[in-house]
Amino acid sequence: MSVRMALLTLLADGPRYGYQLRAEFEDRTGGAWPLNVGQVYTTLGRLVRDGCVEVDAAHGGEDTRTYRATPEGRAAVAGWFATAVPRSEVAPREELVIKLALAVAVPGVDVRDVVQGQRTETLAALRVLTRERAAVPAGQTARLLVAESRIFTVEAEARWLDLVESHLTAAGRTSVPAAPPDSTAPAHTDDPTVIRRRRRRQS
Amino acid sequence: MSVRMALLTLLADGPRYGYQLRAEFEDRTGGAWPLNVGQVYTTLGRLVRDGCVEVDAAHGGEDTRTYRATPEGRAAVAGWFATAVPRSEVAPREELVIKLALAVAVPGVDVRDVVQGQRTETLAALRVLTRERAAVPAGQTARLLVAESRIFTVEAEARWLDLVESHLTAAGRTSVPAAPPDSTAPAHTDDPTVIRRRRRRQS
DNA sequence: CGACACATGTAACACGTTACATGATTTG
DNA sequence: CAAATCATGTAACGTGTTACATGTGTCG
Repeated sequence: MSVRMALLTLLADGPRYGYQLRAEFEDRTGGAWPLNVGQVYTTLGRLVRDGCVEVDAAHGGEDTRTYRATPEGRAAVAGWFATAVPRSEVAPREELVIKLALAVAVPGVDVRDVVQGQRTETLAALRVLTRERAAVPAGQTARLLVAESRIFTVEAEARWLDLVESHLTAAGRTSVPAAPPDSTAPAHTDDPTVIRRRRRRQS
Repeated sequence: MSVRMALLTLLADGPRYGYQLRAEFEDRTGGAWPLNVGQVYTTLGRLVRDGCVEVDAAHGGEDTRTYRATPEGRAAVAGWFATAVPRSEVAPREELVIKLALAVAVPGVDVRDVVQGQRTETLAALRVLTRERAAVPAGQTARLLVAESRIFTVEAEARWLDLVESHLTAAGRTSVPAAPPDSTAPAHTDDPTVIRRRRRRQS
């Protein structure tokens, strides 16, 4: 949804062609998100199909096609900016959260090790991002916002990792020795959360 | 990647069948991520194709197929937990960040309005999430971690929104009146960031 | 001339989501 | 019996990614 609406936003500002859309998207967001050209054209195709964008092939010669937003497209942009990004919905499937949720829930994983390794990566990223933000030229608001957003996110991740670790010490659990690494063993037959397998059908 | 590795993690712990995988994934992550059954089977198909999982059809009767992790699959799980989620890579394409980066970069968008609307949504979500965390039963560590992760993320978003607004006041800009809403106007021909369109091919 | 950037796409794949099809079993 | 649940999938679609194909313009 993001790329689609971003391209449509640019087209609502004025007609553009494919390559230009990529360049402008990257430039206006500070080069934070490199955009593949192929995706521009596939996205444009869907926007045209959905009636949000029109093509004007004659305008730029035989080898450049100019795209412009339709009234429907401009309405979609206005609606996009007028509507907040929903946050009360289902949690996004963040790989790190799933990873740690599983790490504490299945045996044989050294949760403390996982947290330690991730913290190293996260703090390193934080240093890089802080340097990058300092290097943003004055006046480039969009670029600054993107940089600061990432810093806030990664900072929050670091503090969350601390909290995860505190939960581990509180529970006194660092690693479950786990059952023998026999993958043929039945899966948690003593666990009440497991669904009862239904009886075999008799022939 | 998340669902794939999550299912593989469960299968590395012991053989399971499709429906059971969904139930266990949802249960062990506290029901935060409802998982579609269809996705379980398509993901299992890819895991089998990639040699990470084997099928044992005979074990459960004609109508249940048991899946088990191969040694390669178990190695993949170990590698997954041993490797941190990369954070120094490209920024994830967060819809809200793209939205605000574009809002400050294209004319005709009332950035303050967008920030205000989003803050309302974000703070409302924060209240809901705080209540949800308080309702997590003691001992359910995985569920607690997921809840707290979301709280930290949304908190960071709220603080970022404040920062965005402070940038706006600092620049003294609240809304660019924007050019007339004439979508046929050439796009930013006076803007140095725009790529020069190359000359028309002669016949 | 050759390399590179501009400019247009298409194709193939991964992942996620929703909906549908097909049965068997359990339960009210 | 009828409905819900268990259990297996397939099909179609949206979005994103990478790679490929094709041709023009510019510049050293």
